[in-house]
Amino acid sequence: MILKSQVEWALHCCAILSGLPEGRYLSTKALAELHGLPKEYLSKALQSLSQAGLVHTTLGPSGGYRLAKAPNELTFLDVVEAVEGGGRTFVCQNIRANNPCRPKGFCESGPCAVARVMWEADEAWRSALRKVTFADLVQTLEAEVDPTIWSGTFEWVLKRAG
Amino acid sequence: MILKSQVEWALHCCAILSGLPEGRYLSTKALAELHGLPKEYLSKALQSLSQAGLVHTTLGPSGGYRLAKAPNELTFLDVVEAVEGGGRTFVCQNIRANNPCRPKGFCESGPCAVARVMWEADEAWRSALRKVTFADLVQTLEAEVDPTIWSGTFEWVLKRAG
DNA sequence: CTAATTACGGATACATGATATCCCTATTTG
DNA sequence: CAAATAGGGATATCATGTATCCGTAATTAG
Repeated sequence: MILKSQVEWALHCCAILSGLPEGRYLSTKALAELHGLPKEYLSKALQSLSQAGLVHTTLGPSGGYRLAKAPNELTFLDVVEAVEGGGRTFVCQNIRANNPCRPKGFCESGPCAVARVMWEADEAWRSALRKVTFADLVQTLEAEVDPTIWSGTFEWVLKRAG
Repeated sequence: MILKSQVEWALHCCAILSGLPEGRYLSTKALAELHGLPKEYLSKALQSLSQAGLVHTTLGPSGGYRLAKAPNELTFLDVVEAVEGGGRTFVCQNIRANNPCRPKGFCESGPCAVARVMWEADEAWRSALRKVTFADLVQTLEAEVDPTIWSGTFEWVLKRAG
């Protein structure tokens, strides 16, 4: 059970977009080049963000993406679910219903106890991701990324942002 | 990102084995029939449990599986990791290293901040699964499963347990 | 107005992993 | 000895993730 690599891509792209000045846009091409990713395929991940309403887009030259909310309003969970989907990691096939000891047509009162435990774990996972915003991430990065690379990257981005 | 169905199977099988009297064994055939599952394929899941040391096996007629530990020592996490593997759901490809603004041969000081957040969420998930034992599960089931079905199932199982 | 650039979506191909089945072997029980 | 069992290898099938290509509509720069 491994998350799509698109999740990683989307997270890093949102980190970059979080540092973008108000009203400016960064293209798929720039984001792909910055992260060394296939442009066409990265585009799919960004489209997922767009469909989820997490980013805003414009067309034409100087077009691209910007965040739709402030970085402190955007959580890791938002991005992960936009790309990966909001479904649960544990799918209950209700195999208890196959128990030959059951009377025919017996109907369960509620969800299976096994599934409930698994779903609680899922919720713990989601809860952890919901607690971290991109404002938090930027703060962390600013503190630990080499200052030269940090400012160099920003320069690189701004040169390409429409 | 969805867990294998084998995880669900293994969890339900361990639930049954948790109710098995000391020293008795239940075969793949019985477990498959009880849950309406393909015997040969379920066998693979049970083999994973065996390789992880969670269950003990014997061969021959009246052979099969029993838990290797007491139910209150066996956690959901044990079973999930035995079947699904203990790896992380988020794999860091370290795409930050592709940043063209980096000096050549630059070496990161530590793991990526994005990955650390994702790994913390993974740990929250694991932690939630580690907190629940099969003694807990049996207690829940005993309280909420229809008493007729509950005892009927036990009878069914004991009739087949070697 | 024209040409270039962009997001977006559809179609397709490929690789990988999950699902499932079959068969053979060694071991144990009756 | 005969039957039943776990275990493991080989194989087939299907779903999904990964990746590329192309066409369309919209927007901007010149």
